[in-house]
Amino acid sequence: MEHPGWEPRRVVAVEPVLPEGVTPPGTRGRILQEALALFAEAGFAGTSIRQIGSAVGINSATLYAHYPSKEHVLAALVTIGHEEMHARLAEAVERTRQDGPAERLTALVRAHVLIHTDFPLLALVTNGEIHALSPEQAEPALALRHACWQFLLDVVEDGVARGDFAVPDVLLAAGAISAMGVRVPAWFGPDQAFTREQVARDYAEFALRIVGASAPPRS
Amino acid sequence: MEHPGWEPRRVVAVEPVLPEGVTPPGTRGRILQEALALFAEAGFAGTSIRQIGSAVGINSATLYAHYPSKEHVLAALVTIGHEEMHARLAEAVERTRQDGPAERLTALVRAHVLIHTDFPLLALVTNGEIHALSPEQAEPALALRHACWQFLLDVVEDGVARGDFAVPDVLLAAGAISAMGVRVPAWFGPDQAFTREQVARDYAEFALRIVGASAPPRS
DNA sequence: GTCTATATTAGGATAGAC
DNA sequence: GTCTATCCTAATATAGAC
Repeated sequence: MEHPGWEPRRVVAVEPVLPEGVTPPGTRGRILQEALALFAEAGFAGTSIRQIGSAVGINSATLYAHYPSKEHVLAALVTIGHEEMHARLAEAVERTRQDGPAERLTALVRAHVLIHTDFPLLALVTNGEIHALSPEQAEPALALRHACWQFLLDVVEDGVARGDFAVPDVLLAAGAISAMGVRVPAWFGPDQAFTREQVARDYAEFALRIVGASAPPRS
Repeated sequence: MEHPGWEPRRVVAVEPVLPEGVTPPGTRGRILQEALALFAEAGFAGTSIRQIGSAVGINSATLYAHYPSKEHVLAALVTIGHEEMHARLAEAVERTRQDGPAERLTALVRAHVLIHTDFPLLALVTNGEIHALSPEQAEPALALRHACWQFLLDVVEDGVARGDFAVPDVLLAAGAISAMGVRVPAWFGPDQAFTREQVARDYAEFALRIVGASAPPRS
């Protein structure tokens, strides 16, 4: 019961893309990029400092001139991922502040899906390897994560309060909507038939259907 | 944009439950149970053979009297997980073979959700750590996985062909439905407000809404 | 089946030269 | 900033006694 185009690798995407503007210049940035690709494929614990160095083209010891430990490399990636996610969702919330629940939910789900299509490796590492961080290193990211979850919850709750949405349970509905986007990196990639726009449009439609705000024609 | 009750651990559940009847007796079974708990928490690469032995209460060397390698322990778990998943879904498919698409989809989603509520650790390891296996070790499980995916695809396609379902895209709809269940172990656990029945019922309803077969009352 | 002891390799991280 | 060399620990796995 897996996803379209699933294959026996952890990720489909290949290019370790990071958001523009936030990647540090020079070797520091290249370390992040190569670590991202390796962490996404084999996990944090399954990746050695020597592998990262060799992928970057430097000696493993040189890495410590840029980051004090392997964990700090992961922490940098997790921070970037959560900040980009929060920034995009906050923008969607802000842009549709005056609109109704259905428009706001659409914008939020679209943003959520698109960050997973645009940065699949980063999303995977951000969500899946944060547990490898110490509580202190993870805490700021967890705060952003909670804020993102609250964005979604607020919209669904408001839609229900206004009578625009009808769900058996708000938390379960929001969890289902979130799950759709979170799983996107497991199957979305260059060798597959869908465009990012298509996925964003259809998943936004599914979200509306989940909350009972879109009734497609019945036969 | 995470799930209800999410916390900074990889899993919420504690008890490393395995399906009845398939767990080998004695030390072999205890090794599987403890390895399951450890793999779920820290991943395959993040768990050492010494940790497993110490959790079981045996010396790490003794483990090799039962399994030839750490990878074989994981392979046993991945096999159990996929076989249980396939068995439950096949039972749901078989039981509703004479029914319409909506009933069949309901039964399938219910079974999919319930296996994730009943064996959250096993589902997590089965889905998330299979990539750590060699292709030969992973192949039988991948075949079962594909069969499970086909169960879902068949129902959705049949529903569309009969005009009972209306979706913008069959693969994206099936992927969304599958994603809901796959994420359940990330938040479902003993310290949370929902029963397994509640989640199964509501997620089956969401699946029907996704395929356009359930239109809730609008205000 | 289980232990102690150990071989062997790999891993994270540091020291110090250039 | 980058290298070579190295320390130290922990990892998988095996040998052989009981």
